[in-house]
Amino acid sequence: MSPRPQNSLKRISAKLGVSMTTVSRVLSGQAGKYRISEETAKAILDYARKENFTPNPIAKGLRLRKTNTIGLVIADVSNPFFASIASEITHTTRDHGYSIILCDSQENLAIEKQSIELLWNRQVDGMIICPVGQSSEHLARYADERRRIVLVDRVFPDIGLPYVSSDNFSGGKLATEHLLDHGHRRIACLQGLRGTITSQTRVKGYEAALTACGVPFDPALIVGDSFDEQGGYLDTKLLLSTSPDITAILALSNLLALGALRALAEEKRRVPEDVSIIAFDDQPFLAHLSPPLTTVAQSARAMGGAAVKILFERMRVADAAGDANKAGLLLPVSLITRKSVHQLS
Amino acid sequence: MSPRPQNSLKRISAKLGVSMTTVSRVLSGQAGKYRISEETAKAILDYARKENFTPNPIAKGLRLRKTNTIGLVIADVSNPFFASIASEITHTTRDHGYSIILCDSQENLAIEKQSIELLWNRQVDGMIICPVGQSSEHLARYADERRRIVLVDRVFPDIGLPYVSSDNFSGGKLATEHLLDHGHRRIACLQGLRGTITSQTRVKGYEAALTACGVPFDPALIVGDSFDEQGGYLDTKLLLSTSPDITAILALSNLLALGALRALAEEKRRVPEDVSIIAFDDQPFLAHLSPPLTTVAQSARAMGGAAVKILFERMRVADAAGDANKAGLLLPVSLITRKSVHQLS
DNA sequence: GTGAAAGCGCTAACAT
DNA sequence: ATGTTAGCGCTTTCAC
Repeated sequence: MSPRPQNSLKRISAKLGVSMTTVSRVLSGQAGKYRISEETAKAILDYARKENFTPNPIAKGLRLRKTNTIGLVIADVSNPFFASIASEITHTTRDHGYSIILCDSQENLAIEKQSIELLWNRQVDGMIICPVGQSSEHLARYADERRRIVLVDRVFPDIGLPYVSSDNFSGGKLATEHLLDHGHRRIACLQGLRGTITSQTRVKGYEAALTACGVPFDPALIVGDSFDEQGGYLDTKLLLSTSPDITAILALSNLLALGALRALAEEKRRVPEDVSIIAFDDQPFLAHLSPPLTTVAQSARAMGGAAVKILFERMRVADAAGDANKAGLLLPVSLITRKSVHQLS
Repeated sequence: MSPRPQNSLKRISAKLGVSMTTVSRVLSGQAGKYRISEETAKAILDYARKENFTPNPIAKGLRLRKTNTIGLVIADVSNPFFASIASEITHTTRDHGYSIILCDSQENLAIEKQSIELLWNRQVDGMIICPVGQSSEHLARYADERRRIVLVDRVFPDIGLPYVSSDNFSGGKLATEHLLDHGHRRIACLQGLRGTITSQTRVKGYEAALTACGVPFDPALIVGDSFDEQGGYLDTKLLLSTSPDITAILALSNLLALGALRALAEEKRRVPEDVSIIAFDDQPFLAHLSPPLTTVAQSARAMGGAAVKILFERMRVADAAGDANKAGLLLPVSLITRKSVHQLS
């Protein structure tokens, strides 16, 4: 009933009249090292090729304690930003001969914890985690494994785990400065999932820009508790009723901006004439919106690529002596100016 | 150096003074079946819980020839449509205790083939494939494995593999009829990656609607060879110069529609007054475009969910007698009317 | 009620 | 230049 009557070293060695060891050696490219005769090697290689044989990675994994898999836990793959990270990670790990076991925590801390346990349990060789980002204790517990884990996007610099993220502080600051430069003073902030580290950092940048400009910081202008479109809609509605004097909105995700747009249209506020908008995470469609949105762009692919690079570097020196210096990387962000910010006279 | 001094049945049995067999039985819930004494069972259970022990799935996989993993090969995870499929598949398989090994073929047939080989080789228990869709021979070779493979989205009904997709023919027909009803006769079609089965099927629906309405079918109106924004832009530019008399465009993906919008704006053609547009694959942002786009919606999540359901059903009866009847499923699509189609007088 | 032993497919000492 | 053997961690037949 087994679909492919699985071949094995044993079967091959029997068929060819050599020992398993020899077959194993030849097939793992160690023919030279063990001076296996040309003809023996060739016979084995030919036969393996003909039969399309590859050693069973499960058995190999058991024996070698190495599975050639990387665990990836992502907060939400259906979010295009995370999907791009995942895509890049999948491609680059593939190039190194590793497969990805994918877990999606659905922005849920409990699932995130379980997933990490599950992946270690499955003996992954390393792990890339894009955490929900509201809590880090469960991650700090893995500081010992630091060489085999890297955090991405929602990172915690102080728990001893290598990480790569965007320079979110600068992002928040850059966007706010842009608004300030255009004469805006009452600037609201749609912060997304409350307590998420990326949001918090961006909000800090927002505050810093305000303070540097001598504009009083009004906590009532910071709202929201999710990153999705509906959240942006609801929070903007609320904002418009409690603080009708706002002239600009900084939306910490593009989905949030979409929701804001919807609420604004419903309330008959024109964009950007009545209220300006800047969104986070540039996406192709943002240039086609009405109006085209000014955004803070960060490179998801660059983040994914960097994470893989760091992980492999660390795995390679896993048993080297010294504690490699803390590998934290913050990728630059950039402001993409389009037509959603109005110059106030 | 090993990060977690891995526990094992052997270690536990030694510690507890019982045999590995007993530990194994208790831990796999077979205590009752083998009449293992309450106290022995409890001791084992308690200890395992305290030590946070779970049997090594690699060893288990080797022994049982079952890895509790499902291989997922997706044409492009960074495409939100596919990302949603992947997301749903990840969640539902997780509920059944399976993990996902993710491969992204990058719309590349060679990588797709390799990935399928790789996954079988890794002893996945089943596989969900969203193929590039331009060729099916390499898939047909797996007809024997039909019970453990299901095709998704870009499917081939005639190669003996179970599948789930959208009713693309109706989608193409529905959209075209809508255009026809609004008085359009010169309707262009941005077909995306040439030869992809979903495209071909939608184009057939387009043709059928045209024919039924007595409108001559003009091959020059069908253009394109990729699903991305740039393709949509280029092809629309081309179209506008070769067939300037078109009044409507049917874009077979939303990225394509975005490109068309850009080209149209550049050529100073107003949407929808000068040319109407209908796009495929509804996404939240399409409602916020200028103008809001009328689209053909298909449910990526429903497709993913259905694929998992079919796969598990088939895996469950894998060794049942009769050949289950061909499991092919076509999910309904729907037209979402917004403001990108103009009524011609 | 419990255990000993074989074996899943592989690699790495340790022979020769 | 090649083979023998043990063992990775687990389940399962067979034995008591």
